[in-house]
Amino acid sequence: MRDVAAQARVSLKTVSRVVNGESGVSPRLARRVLAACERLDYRHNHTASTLRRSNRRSATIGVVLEDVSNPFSSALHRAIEDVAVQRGVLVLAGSSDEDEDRERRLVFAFASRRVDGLIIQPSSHDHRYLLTERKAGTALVFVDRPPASIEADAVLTDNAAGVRRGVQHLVAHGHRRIGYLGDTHTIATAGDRHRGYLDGLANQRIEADERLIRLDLHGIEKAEAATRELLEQSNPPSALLTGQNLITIGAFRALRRMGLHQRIALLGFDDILLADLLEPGITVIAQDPAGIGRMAADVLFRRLDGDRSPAQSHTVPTRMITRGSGEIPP
Amino acid sequence: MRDVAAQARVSLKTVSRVVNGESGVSPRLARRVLAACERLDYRHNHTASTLRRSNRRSATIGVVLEDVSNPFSSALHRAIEDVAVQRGVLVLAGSSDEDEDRERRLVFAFASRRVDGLIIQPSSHDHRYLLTERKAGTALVFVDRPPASIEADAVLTDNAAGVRRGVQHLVAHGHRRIGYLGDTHTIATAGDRHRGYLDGLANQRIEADERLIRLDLHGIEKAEAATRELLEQSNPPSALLTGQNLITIGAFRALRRMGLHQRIALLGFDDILLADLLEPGITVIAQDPAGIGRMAADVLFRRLDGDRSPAQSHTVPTRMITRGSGEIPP
DNA sequence: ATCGGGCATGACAACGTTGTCATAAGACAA
DNA sequence: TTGTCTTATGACAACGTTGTCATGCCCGAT
Repeated sequence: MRDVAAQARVSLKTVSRVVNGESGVSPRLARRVLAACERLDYRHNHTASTLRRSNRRSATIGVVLEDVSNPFSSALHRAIEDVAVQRGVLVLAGSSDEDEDRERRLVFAFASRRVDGLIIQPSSHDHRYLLTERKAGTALVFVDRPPASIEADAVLTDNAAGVRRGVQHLVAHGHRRIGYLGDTHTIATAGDRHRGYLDGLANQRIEADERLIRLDLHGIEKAEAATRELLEQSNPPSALLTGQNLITIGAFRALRRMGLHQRIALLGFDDILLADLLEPGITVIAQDPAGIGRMAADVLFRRLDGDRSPAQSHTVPTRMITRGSGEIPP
Repeated sequence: MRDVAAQARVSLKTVSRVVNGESGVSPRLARRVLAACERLDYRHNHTASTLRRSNRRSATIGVVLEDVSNPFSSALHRAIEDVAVQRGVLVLAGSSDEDEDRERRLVFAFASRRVDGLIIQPSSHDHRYLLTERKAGTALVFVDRPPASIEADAVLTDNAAGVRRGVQHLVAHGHRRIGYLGDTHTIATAGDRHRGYLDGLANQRIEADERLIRLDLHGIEKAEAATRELLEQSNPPSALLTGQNLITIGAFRALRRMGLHQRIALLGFDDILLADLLEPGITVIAQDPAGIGRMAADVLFRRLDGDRSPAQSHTVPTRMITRGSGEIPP
């Protein structure tokens, strides 16, 4: 910048005015400055500018996801990016891998880069460590799972309602013995979905049967094995409700291997790519990751724009997509 | 930092020494400083530090992907992140959407944040605009597609070899009439794969038949329609080779709708999630996005560590995964 | 001719750090 | 005691910007 000022024979401040498009510079000088920028390949240093500017904004936000490469998280990421670019804001992204410690390390690394805001898909179970950051002015929004031990904005899928709706759907197709396969119970969403299943049964005046429920199934293999067990017992379920992506895949694989995929109804929570190409197509209760991400970013930027209203939890509805597997009669 | 210094009754410089773990501070003072940091919730400002430090490193890199939410790109992203975290480096990620202009805007935004390096999955066809950044010391690595009009490190899939191998596989299963469905020809990788197909046929002494080739198919729908056309003509192919993810899906969908999925062989380039659950499972030539990302990050950091050797293009091999569809006889 | 007001421009300090160098205090040898 | 060397600490400037305020100029009104 000093070189540009020298080359254009103006002061530093005038260069600053030109590169920031401030008014009050004569066109003649502005042209000279721009020409010098061009000749010297000048690049504005946004970080130095942030340091000095009064609003102190880095125009960068941090996003902590479970895994940037998993379809749900990366859809969130993309939706957040789309809102951010419109404001000229860049996105730092990181994967926590469901690990509290990684989550915290990422947050601290982001904070030391002075991000304006954080969007967190949380893995940890106590978010009080974030109070300091928020006191420092960092906006904070949780996605997919609620914050623990602190009040903060959150954007969540209505898990329980979605699963209740799924139960209702299966019952409407004649099922009374509906098995449930759920993820690790320490994951908040898994708990919500399990509760939705129980409530859904209660709504339909069906008594829950412990023998039809398997929890803490993390990953395809465990789900596949559990499905097999459920179906091999006496008086097996006529329908299965699976509480997560990979569990649905595991269950489908088990059904296929057992030759039961056209006989046992399957309804999965969370959509699966290519689910419509399978035989039968898999009926799912789809979440809306793009909708969640968009709303989370909207809330974040509203906070950055000065919204001081009390923290709020927003809910994004699910959508049932019927493709065949959920409509198999008992 | 000033407050911490005051509270601990030491100079700014001593605080700096303590928070950076420099030697030469008496344990007594160090304790006092740390206590003050704790009490005042001091957070080191990494950006201000970058401005002043002599190495001028931001410990941040920028990654320009086609779309952070597409499976291939996000697998790249994750692999890059894994290498970066080990060095305490954070990743700014953005989506270019196959748009030259967005790519450039992202690069400039990253550059103005003074990233140490850039990893680019390019959409544009002239990368001379990056010369300025590189002259400024930014490391530069291309992934998935080669740089255009400049010399730079690149990490690429061996597309042509992969497709040649695919042709050979189909021929080995008795096919002579092999159709090819390819993506937009302006995409460098699409061109390479098309060339691999032609070379593969030549290797097997099979004459290419224009009527079996459809190019510029972008997206599932176009691929589905083109597949239908190919198969409805007289003397149709007995096998299809598809040059991209979505094209494979489109082709499979067409085959299914026509009831030909158990009769026409299908071999896709690039793996598909759940391909093993379809009937038949889809045989693919799988790329290794994680391997590409890891290598790209390795190359980038080697450059940042001072490697001044000439720019080099690295090749990551493909892997054939046989699942049934590619082994259907004519 | 004088004055007041608006406009273009620049000088200077400051943002939160760290590199450089100076200095004070203590250790040790002569 | 003096002198030299080592170690801990601090003063100060600088990194690349921008906010604040001062200055000088020109214009029109008196």
